[in-house]
Amino acid sequence: MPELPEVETVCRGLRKTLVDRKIKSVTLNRDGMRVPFPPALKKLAHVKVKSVSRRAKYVLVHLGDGQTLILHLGMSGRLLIFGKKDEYVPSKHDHMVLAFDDGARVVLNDPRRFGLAVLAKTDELENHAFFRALGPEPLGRNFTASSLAEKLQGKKVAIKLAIMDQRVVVGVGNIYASEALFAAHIDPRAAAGTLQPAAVAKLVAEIRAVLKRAIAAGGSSLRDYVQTDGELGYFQHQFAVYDREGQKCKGCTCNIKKTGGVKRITQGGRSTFYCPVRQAGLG
DNA sequence: AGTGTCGCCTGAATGC
DNA sequence: TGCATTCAGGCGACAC
Repeated sequence: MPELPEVETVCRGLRKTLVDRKIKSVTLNRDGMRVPFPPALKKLAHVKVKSVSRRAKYVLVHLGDGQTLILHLGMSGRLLIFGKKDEYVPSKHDHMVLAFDDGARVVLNDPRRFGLAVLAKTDELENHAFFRALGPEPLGRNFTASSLAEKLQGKKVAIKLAIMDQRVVVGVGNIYASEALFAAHIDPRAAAGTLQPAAVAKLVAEIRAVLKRAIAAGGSSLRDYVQTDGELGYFQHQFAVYDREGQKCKGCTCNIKKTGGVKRITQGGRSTFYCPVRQAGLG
């Protein structure tokens, strides 16, 4: 399940492999994913990759012809990078294969097909429907305590849902929302507008911290893999509350039999994990 | 506008 | 064993 750290890790892998390489061919194995593949994808032969960047959870491959290839991994997508020495064995759900002049390949594999691959003009990206309304990058300068407080002001929606709203801040998915709220000792059910300034500041710091730690974990696993995919790296072993219903939270000193351990609730149709002691003031 | 719910899609896990 | 059901989740669409 790619969230921002996984997408960032994938971008770094792509950058290392593809910058200044020329596309040799584009193979499409179906009509599209969440949206149809644009016919222009097939006309990218001989186009050079200028740079690779990331906005929210979108991978942006900037091309020499003034276009940008926009990729999204949805929930189950992976970008597999095969170096020139790696053998590519096609597998189920390989929807798009980019072959490069040096023999490298990039494969977009996505069983659930919630991801996408489209093209846009590079100089019009800012106004593209995907990006127009996006909030600040959580690791960027514009994501601050005061800017977040302003966005949360008057909101009745639960803080967990608010930080997953891409208009508020991008890149915080279900896993890291729970993890950041735990680290900040904030009740995920709290109305967003009721957070005190100190709590908002703490939340900003913890969102940054948990994402950075996850990127570092992904980065460390990247070194060992010729094939880069969107896996969580080793960070999944560091979860404090996510997917730990009934277990101790990280650093717990409670009597689990008394507290019941990490609680799981549903918010917006999705699982939220939190510690009833440290995040809801019980016990 | 703000808020809440649903569906897209497949595969793993679970239930009977 | 096998079939049905549930769940996972980013994000857009839709209803109120």
